[in-house]
Amino acid sequence: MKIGELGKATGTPVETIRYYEREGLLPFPARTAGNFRVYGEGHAERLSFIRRCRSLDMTLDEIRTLLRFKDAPAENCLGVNVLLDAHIGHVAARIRDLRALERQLRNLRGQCREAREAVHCGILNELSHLPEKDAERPGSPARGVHAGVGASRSC
Amino acid sequence: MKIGELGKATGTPVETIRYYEREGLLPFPARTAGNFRVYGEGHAERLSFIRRCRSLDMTLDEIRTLLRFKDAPAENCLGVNVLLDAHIGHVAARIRDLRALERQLRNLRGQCREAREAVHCGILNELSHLPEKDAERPGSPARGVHAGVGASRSC
DNA sequence: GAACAAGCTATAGTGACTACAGGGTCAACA
DNA sequence: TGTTGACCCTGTAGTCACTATAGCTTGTTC
Repeated sequence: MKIGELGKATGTPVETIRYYEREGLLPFPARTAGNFRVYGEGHAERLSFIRRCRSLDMTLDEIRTLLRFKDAPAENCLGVNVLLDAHIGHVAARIRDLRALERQLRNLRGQCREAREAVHCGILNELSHLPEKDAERPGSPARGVHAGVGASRSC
Repeated sequence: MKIGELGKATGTPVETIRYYEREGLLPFPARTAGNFRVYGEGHAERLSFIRRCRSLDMTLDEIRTLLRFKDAPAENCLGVNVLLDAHIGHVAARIRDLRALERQLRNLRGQCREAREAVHCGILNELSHLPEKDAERPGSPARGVHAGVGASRSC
């Protein structure tokens, strides 16, 4: 199967498949005479595993670790449990952070009930004059699901 | 005040201050004869505003919008309210996504109660063989607080 | 005058892709 | 046989909000 078929079979853009290959998550496939990649069932299964882990928001590094366990079936799987527990902890912490953030934002939103001149807007004034107090310092913003709040945006 | 003092006064690394200047969030400051940046109270206030917004996890683009309102005090502030409502909506949606993710992860974790050979690990098996079903497709992972789950990590 | 802190510019790296540019391969059809 | 068009290839740059480094200059203190 060629890369486009593999992409369709697993719901993965072809650029992403090539990216996983570069990152060492997928083994180098065979090539046709014309230099096209050729994949088998093993590749499809491995890619599905990766995508399933990504849908659970694991990092590529975490997935690399899980793949090592998959590639060593006789080994003890304790590390898998440990990794997953840590991942769950990160997600839970992130939810707590975001809930605190939501409370702060709703409180701020309450400062301006109706539209008026910007100079009298309760929101802008609060953002201008209140101390940052217990808000987490943006100098070291916690990022990503694993830790905090700030992150890259696509929207 | 020089850049280091401004950084201390606002809890901002100096590289970040220079970055905000490049991004057009902070106006170009005056310079000493030796080419050092010199800041006044206005700069400190503006930077504090920016940092407060960042601690509420707004993007630099959102902050740019708010700064435009601050710079036009006579304008109607409706746009501020709209922006904040949208931001709150993004955060709330992200919390919902993460809670669903946490449920999925805890369910997965339940598949392997004790450590054993990786080949019999319920977690690895579930990740290998179950359909991705209703999990959000990683082909278009929602990123950042504003939308979803995947994000850059610093940990 | 020498040491040292703090400043300067420019550039590259982070994570996990995504989006080109500029080409090559291959099957189908006129 | 020629050509269209879908697909494939490599390589590079862009995303976001910083962060870190290299290699230099300025300013203060001893």
